[in-house]
Amino acid sequence: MAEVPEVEILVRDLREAVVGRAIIGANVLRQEAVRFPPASEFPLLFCDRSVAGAGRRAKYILMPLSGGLTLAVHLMLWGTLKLVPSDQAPAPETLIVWQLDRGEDLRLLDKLGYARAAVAPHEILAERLDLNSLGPEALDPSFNADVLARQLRRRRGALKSVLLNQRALAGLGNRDADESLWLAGIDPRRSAASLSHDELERLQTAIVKVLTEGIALRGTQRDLFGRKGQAPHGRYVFERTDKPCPRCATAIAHLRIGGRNTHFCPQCQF
DNA sequence: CGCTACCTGGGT
DNA sequence: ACCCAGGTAGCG
Repeated sequence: MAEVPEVEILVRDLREAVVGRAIIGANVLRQEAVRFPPASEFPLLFCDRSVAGAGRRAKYILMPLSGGLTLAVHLMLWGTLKLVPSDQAPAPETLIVWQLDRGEDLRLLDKLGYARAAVAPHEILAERLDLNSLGPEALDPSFNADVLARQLRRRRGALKSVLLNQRALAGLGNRDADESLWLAGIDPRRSAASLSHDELERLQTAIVKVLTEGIALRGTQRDLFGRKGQAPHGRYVFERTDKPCPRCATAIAHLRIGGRNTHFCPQCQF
């Protein structure tokens, strides 16, 4: 559920509605949702803090707080953030609640329970989450075919798997990888190091287009305020197995690459 | 690298 | 009654 467009929408909503506000307290409903510090110490770190900013690195949501700490949230597969009135009873899948000023809560929810939060001084956070090992951001203005070439050239393995590796390139999830490869007309089973210059150009353009359009449509999920995004769940190939390819009408194929569902057109991706 | 575990709701 | 999931860490 949560790929980069969905995460980015939440970050933008946080900037609009949460940044600058005071945190009155935090309540951990599910201890395992706190990566660090120990869940018992977690709420104390939010005393007398306010939210100073909101950003994203790969699929991590990063919220600097006043006083030098940074809160990191990872939504994993099905996590989400919601801004709701504090008097609203928490849904059963609520993991963590941050009580804000003006009678509102920021809540981390996840029916699967995989989503995680962590808070620490920024340097320690970066170290423990290994943020400095992440690859270049696909949505950074400096991302281009040369950057992509450098990241793919030295890695072994299937192109699809390398594109999902956030240390190679930060920004693609399973859906967006499949859609990007279809747009570029490249077979996901190809070796990552084998792309020609022209293919690298096409793939880089496709990645930026897929992510940018996903964001323009506000993702596939509900935003911070509960409004549904307009991006289609399956656009070109994702979860469209046996349906016609939008380009050549051949039946979309499905297989597993690196343990992940992969959808592609066997006719026009090579 | 390839595999498993994590864990619950929704789809088949 | 089964599966299975758009992510990641951790294992061999």
